[in-house]
Amino acid sequence: MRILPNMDTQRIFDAVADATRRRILALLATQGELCVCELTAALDDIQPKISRHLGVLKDAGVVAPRREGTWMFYRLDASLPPWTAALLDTLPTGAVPEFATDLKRLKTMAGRPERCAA
Amino acid sequence: MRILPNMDTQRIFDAVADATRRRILALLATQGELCVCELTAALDDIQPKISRHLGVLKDAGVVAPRREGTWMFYRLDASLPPWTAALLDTLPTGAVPEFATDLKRLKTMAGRPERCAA
DNA sequence: CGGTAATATACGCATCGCCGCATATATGCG
DNA sequence: CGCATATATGCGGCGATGCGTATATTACCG
Repeated sequence: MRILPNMDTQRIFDAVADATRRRILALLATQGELCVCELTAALDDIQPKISRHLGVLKDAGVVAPRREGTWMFYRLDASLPPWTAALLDTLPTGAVPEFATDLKRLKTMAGRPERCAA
Repeated sequence: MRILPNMDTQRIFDAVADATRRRILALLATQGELCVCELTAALDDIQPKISRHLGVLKDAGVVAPRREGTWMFYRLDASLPPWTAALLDTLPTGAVPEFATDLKRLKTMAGRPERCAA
């Protein structure tokens, strides 16, 4: 059987249904690319949890990984349906109450890895 | 304990996490006000299912009911947070694949109730 | 090759949400 | 009051999902 366009839709809404994933997406939408340890610090949560949520987002096609040494950088997937742009834009601007705090923790994080390639 | 603004956020995302509810919201966002039997016909589904989803939306503060005789009309709640507007706009325009079909079934529905008050 | 830092996954558990079916409630009418 | 239409709800079952802890993988470095 074929993959219905429905699937994509459902997966994207499942992705944003979780509060932790919304916080991650709000950061990725504004910061462009972040690694697991940065997100762990920003959300002030444990690493396995962040990693598992990133796995969900990756499987849903919402984010894309990029390896750089030991670090795994994640960014929003470039091939998301057009209508998702509006959704993602709303996250930092009202739909994610913790955004300001998360961003602050990210900025003040110690030992943040430097990117090589973009 | 107080009700965090978080709660509203989560409830709204829970509301749109379900495909059936997205179809309902897409219709309400474009048609303004519909009763249970109209939505049942439009989505081509069984009444208890539609009714329960409307109950969820009502409890979440996403829709508001209005009684008119035997009919219960539902509309989008007027006091939704501002950022939800963008979300609701995206539903008919891409995020709800069944929208065109649902709307067609609504338009061709027989014995559609006439509204008295708006 | 040993060690370390970063990330991913396995496991068990608990909870939650949706569904279908049956039934209850409510309103209007004669 | 009794019936018909419209809507809401109770219930059991079931699959999905999130969590914490512990452990496995992967890459770099000396």
